[in-house]
Amino acid sequence: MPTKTVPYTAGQERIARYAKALSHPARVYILRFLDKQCACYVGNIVEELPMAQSSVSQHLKELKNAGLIQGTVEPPKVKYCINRENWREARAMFAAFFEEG
Amino acid sequence: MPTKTVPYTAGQERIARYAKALSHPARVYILRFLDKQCACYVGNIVEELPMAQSSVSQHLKELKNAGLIQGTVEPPKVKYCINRENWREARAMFAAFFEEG
DNA sequence: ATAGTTTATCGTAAAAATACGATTGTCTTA
DNA sequence: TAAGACAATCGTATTTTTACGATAAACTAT
Repeated sequence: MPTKTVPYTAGQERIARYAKALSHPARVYILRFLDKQCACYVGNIVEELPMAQSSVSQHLKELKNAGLIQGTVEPPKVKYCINRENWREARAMFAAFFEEG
Repeated sequence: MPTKTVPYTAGQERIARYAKALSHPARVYILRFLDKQCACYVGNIVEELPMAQSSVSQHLKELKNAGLIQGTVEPPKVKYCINRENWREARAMFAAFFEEG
């Protein structure tokens, strides 16, 4: 009698969520860029990427929703940086996922 | 004069690819399951997951395409296991990604 | 007030992901 | 040869993702 009711663990849902945030090259690029620069304005990111400003904005939104970045308004600009707390958590989760045998 | 022609690095494309494989809880579950069991048949996985056999097969295909698992036919079954070489590469890439400042 | 700068959001179109049932192909066993 | 077991594939429907241009919102500077 198969279970078939198994939902996933909270940890599995969480790592899938972080993985989804990293599942597009543009978002990997943005995270890497922010990690290097420590922080920067949206315009700097738009300059780097081969896509429209609105598309970049959408990617930033997803990264923010995943908890990996955070933005602060500095009129008339917005500065983004890595959310270090969740960054550490993501690192730990991926490390644990690949380590455990 | 913004570049705008920047494609992503091979490493960025690669990590995005691995992340995409991990971006669904069912696939995280499958990988974790295979990592624990060392190897098992498709039927064992289907038993565990709350979805149709055809859907599980689809997820297995994606994991295989991403290079994270491999299957061997043992009539009338198919046994899957982690592709350790790429598993190690993925671990290294995620570790490097989150480590570098 | 007006004009300019910066970024988010809206509306939309096209593509990809997800899930299902049904079918097919392969191999065993009766 | 026929029947059964297993897993992949097909066809399809629904949802989500991705991208764009246009517009709106927030603030500065003139």
